[in-house]
This record gives sequence, C-alpha cells and structure tokens, in this order.
Amino acid sequence: MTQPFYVTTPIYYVNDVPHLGHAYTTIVADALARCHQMMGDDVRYLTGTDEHGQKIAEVAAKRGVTPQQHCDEVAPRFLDTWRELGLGFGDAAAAHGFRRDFIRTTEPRHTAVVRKLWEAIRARRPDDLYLATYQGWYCVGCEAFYTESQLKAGATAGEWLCTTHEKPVAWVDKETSYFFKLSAYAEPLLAHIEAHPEFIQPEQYRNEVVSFLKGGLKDLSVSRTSFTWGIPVPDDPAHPGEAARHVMYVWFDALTNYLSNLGDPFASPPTPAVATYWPSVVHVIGKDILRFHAVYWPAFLLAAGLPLPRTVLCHGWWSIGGRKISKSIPATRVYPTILAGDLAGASSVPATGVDALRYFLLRETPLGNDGDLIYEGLIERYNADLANDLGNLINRSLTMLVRFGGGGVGARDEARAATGPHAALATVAAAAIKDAQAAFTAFAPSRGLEAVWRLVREANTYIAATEPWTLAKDPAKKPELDHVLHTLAAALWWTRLAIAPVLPATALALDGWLGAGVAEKDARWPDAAAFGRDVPALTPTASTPLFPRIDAARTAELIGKWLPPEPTAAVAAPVEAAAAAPAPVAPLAPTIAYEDFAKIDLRVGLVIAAEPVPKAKKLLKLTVDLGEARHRTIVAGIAEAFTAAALPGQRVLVVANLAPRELRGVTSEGMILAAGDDAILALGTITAAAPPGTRVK
RNA sequence: GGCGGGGUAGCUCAGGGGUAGAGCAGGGGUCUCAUAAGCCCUUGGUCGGCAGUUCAAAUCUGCCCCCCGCCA
Repeated sequence: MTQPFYVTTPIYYVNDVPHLGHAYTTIVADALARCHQMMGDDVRYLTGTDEHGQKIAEVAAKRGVTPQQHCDEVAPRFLDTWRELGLGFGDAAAAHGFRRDFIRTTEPRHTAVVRKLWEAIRARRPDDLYLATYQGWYCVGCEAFYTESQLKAGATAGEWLCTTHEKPVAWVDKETSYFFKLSAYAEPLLAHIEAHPEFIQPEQYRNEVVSFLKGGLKDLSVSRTSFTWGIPVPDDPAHPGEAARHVMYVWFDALTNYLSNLGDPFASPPTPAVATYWPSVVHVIGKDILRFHAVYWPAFLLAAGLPLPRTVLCHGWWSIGGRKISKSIPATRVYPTILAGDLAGASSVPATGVDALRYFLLRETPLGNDGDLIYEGLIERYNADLANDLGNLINRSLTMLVRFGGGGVGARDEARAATGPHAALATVAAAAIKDAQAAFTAFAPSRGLEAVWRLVREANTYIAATEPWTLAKDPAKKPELDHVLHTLAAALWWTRLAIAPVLPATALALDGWLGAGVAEKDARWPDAAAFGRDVPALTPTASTPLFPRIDAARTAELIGKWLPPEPTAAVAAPVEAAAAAPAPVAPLAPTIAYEDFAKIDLRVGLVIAAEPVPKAKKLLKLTVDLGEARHRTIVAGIAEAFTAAALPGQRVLVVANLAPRELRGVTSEGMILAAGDDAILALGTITAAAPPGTRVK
C-alpha cells in the first residue's frame, strides 16, 4: 500500500551563505526522502528560503536595490548549493521518483496562504488575534524583544547588549502589534504530545518541550509596524484601517511555507496535495528552532482548525574541531561544496565526493546528538568505511565477475545456498537489511548505516571464505564458482540498494557497472527473505576506484587547506635557501604617496568556485566570497598557472574597489593579486584563516 | 537555581540485574580477486565518584563531581 511521506527542511534565511549546518539538515531530509521512496512511499520534499524582515530590507537599501531584487539575486545561492550536492529540483527530480519543491516566502503562492491562515484564525477564534501595545528592548539581529534579565549590561550606563549578537538593543516604545493568544494552547499541546509520542523526536527534545509548556506560555506578538518588508496583515473588521500598517512577524510568515507549497489548506473541496501529504509531514529541524516548530506552529494550526504535523524531527549541531560554526571564526565557515569537491579527489566518479560527506555526517553521530567534524576523523572514516570496505568490495567483486564469470553473474544453486559461507552471508545480509530499514524509518541513520556495513563486511568475508580465484583454476569446480559469483552479485545488488538513500551517486555508478536495467526511481528496498533470489539481469563490466584511499601526504594537504594553520614562529621563519641564486629583479615603479596607496581597498577573498572562460586561454571566472551579501564574479588571468579545480577553498587577496570591467563577455568585479609578470607564478594569499572581507593593508 | 540528556577501550558509540561489547586506531599472522585494500587472531576498560538495595549492580536507589541543552 502506498503511504505518503512528506519531508521538509526549514526555509533558510536568504542572507546566509549556505554552510555545513544548512547542508546537514538538507541532507538528513534528503536521505529520509530517498529511503521512503525506496520503500514504496509517495514522497514529497521541500526546502526554500525565508526572505522577509527588517534586516533584508536594510541590506537591500545599503546596496541600492529593492528588497525583492536583493532576494532574487541571493536566493539562488541555496538552490545552486543543493543542486551541486546532488539534489535535483524541477525536471531533475523526476529521476529520483519524487517531487522536490523549493519555496520562497516572497512568492504569491506563499503569501496568499499566509493571509488565509490569518483570516481562518480570525474567523474561527476571533479572540486569538488581538491588538495590543507593548514596549521593551528590541534586538534587530534577533528580531525579538527581551527583558533586562535576558540581556547583559553594556559598556555605558543604561546600555544593554543582546547575548547572541553582542550588540546594543534598542528601546522600542509603545509599538502596537497584533498578538496571538499562545497562552491558550499550552494545555491542548501537552495533550497532543501525550497522545502522540511520535510528534517530537528524539525523546530528549520532547522532554524539553513538555517542560517548557508546563511553565506556561505567553502570548506572542505576530505583527510589526516598524518596517514594511513583509506580508501585510489582512483587513481587520474590528479595527478599521489599523491592519494596513502591519506586516506579519517572521514565524507566522515563515512556518506557513510547509503548507503553502502544497496549496490552499482551506479549499473546499480540499486541495489534493494538502489532503494527501500534510498528515504525513516530518519537519526536519535543528535544535535551535525547536520551540517554533513544536509550540508556535502547532498552536497556529490548532487555532486555524488544521491538523498538526506528524513529526518534528530535531537534530543537533555540528561543530568544527570543537568550535561552534560561526561567521566570525573563519575555520568554522565550512562550505559543503568545497569539502565534497576535495573528497571527490581522484575518484573516477566525482559525484561520490558528496556521498562521502553525506556518509560521514549521517554515520558519525546519532541524529539528535551534537556532532564534531574533526578533519582527521572524516578522512579516517572515508578510508576505513568507504575506501577499504565499500569501494574495494565493489572493485574486487566486479573484477571477479568479469574475469571469472565471463560477463554473466553465474547461477544460483539452491542446495549449496543453504550451506557454509553461502548461508552465513544470507543470514547476515537478511538481518542487516531488516535492521537498516527499521533504523532508517525510526530516524536513526547512524544505526542504519552501521547495519548496512555488516552486509558490506560480510561480503568481504564471503570472498575470503570461498576464494573464487581458486575455484576458477579447477574446471571441475565450475558449478561452485557459478554459485559463488551469483551470491556475490546478490550481495552487491543488495549493497547497491541499501546504500542508495545515503550514497545515491555511488548507487548510480554501481548500476552502470552492474548493467542493472533498473531506473533509479524504480529501485526498491529489498525483501529480507529474498536474498539471492531477487537479482535482476546483470551484465557486469570492469569498474574504476570510487573511493581511492587518501594517503598521509594527501591527508596533510587537505587538512592544511581546510583548516589553515595559525601563524607560528616556525611558519613565519624566513626561507633562507630560496635566496641562494637571486634572479634579476624588475626595476621599481616610481614612488607613490600613502594617499595613493590608501585608495586601494584590498580584501581577503575566499574562492567558492572557478571555471574556465570559454575561448580564453589565460582567463578563469572565479566566484569569490568577500563577506558581502552576495558573492562576486572576478575574472583572473591565471588559467595557465592554475586549473579551475585547484582554486575553490583558496584564500586570495582581492582589489575590492576596482571599477568593474567586462572581459570576454563576463563582468569582473575586482582583481585577484598574483605574483609574476607575464607568466603567473603564485597567487597572493595569506597564511592564516582571516575571514572573507577582512581589510588588507 | 529548576528540569532534561549524557559521562562505558586511545577515538566514535551500542548495551542496561547474571562471565564488559562493536567499528576504528595499535600489535601479530595470512591470502592474491582487490584501492599497501581483504580475511584471521590479538593488546586495551575498578562502565565519572562514594554509599546503599540484592545471592548478584555498568544496569536499581540516594548523594556528589563533570559535560551539554532547555527554562528562570
């Protein structure tokens, strides 16, 4: 029977640059979606961007564009990142067999539903949205009010600082806003949580919400008059003319995306997508926004008379080498696309770099716990699990199927299957598949992968026990060899299916080598009782290594790149040998005054992407993060010295205030410093990880 | 300060009244299909501390210490 499965990520704040934290949530949701797709569910996937609010209007004003223009320019950063990480949207989603949607809160389909939600609450529960006046300390960064006990004293008397942003808060006096009667919903929500243990997972977070609810709820301000970049509050019959001044506050607007992408939830007859998917929804979120999803959102829905989401699935935070991900600590600003690109390294299928990252994130830490990304640990797991266990199994198995099986996969011998290593493999495989399915559907991907690797390891053990190369030397053992090869193919087929939710690119590569005529969208999770009997027609061909081992030298190189070392005396020491044979130096240009130099605004830039400029031998088109709201495109004449692939992740020095100039049809917004006159020798860079945008003098 | 989660091998974690577990890392052996991979064997732990219940406690109870989170 087909069950709907609808999974969402939070919509990301459009001004953010996608980092590892965003990628984790998005990947968790993607793996769950793929998993349920394979189990035959009718799957739908949603992510998007949150685009309203005062901060966005301010940034846009500074840039001299409208807020909408600003959002239109920066929103694709997220969509592009997800595409680079192998999540297809639009037509590409068809290959996965389920629909993926990307919603922006500035789209009419969204704003219309948000207004309907407001109107529905006002119609059903007129007292739940009321007009009131308040005053208090307000932090623009948080878009929230605080009491003095929640703040810390500033440097001057009477100044208070927000604990998150470390910036002074402003006293906002007597702003009139609409309030939502959240206080009425503590008891109904407690009752719902009690009756639906699956509502908030994992359990530790349910406990947190329960204790929060037991402490009672305060009504929630849900509109603002201090800015206009938001969804206007619908006309208010109780206060004629008043609503025109108000736009809706962030959470009322943002959370509604989960419904608005499905269509009108109040339509009669019901909108089919809402009726089908909404009751099955799983909201994947980070623990920082638990309260909004487990308290505010369901309260809004109760007020509007709509069913609550099935599950709010809360995960922990990743830190990088023990440090919290933070914009101000550059080493923690990890770009998932760069990490994945580096992990792809020498792989014959570069897309598997993303798989390696996905595997690490889902395997290393149980969902719900905080994780710490230690680069040595990442490479250790890559080598042990992906290179040694999985990659090597794939490679050696295909070699043997081709060499000893003559392009076929042998034949199953029922009597033999019940004996010795053949039976042992079947037993382990069946248990692994069963345990993995149970774990994945219980939102425990780390345990699921652990189970899948029992199958991978047992397949390696099976090869050692049966020694196909020995059987191949004795023509009399041909029937046994045939059975062994068939069993090996069966194990490989199950491996392909079991890894697919987490390692989709690897599964596709394996399909190609196995010659499996099964489309990605038709691949189904195996039936645990069918090992060896469910192998499709295969035509194995020789493979190339998917996860080449990362040796010590490459490890040092990668870690050096990912985590630039702090400057130390040793690093800073002069390199004496280099001065041995001084080359003639070009004469100096005329002396300039400091004022001339001061006109040049040099900045630290982080290269995000690089590609050759067509029909230009020397030019590379770079995407560079200068810490600004949007990345810059800079064309640099360095293609003869550097390949495009070598540059992402590099810190470079950028002339940031150079007038834009068109080169070969591409507008270059700055200049990269490099050493060398005609022939480029080296890039101008810095030894430590200064954040993108840092001024260089 | 209140509540919740956790502290088990060098690392990541499972277990949860009856002989302390897995993977990785370390040590030894072995095979050649394979990516110096695989396979086999193996060294590691007073299960945070103290007290109690029990024939028996990593597990249950109490107190304490440390880490993380939520709330105030």
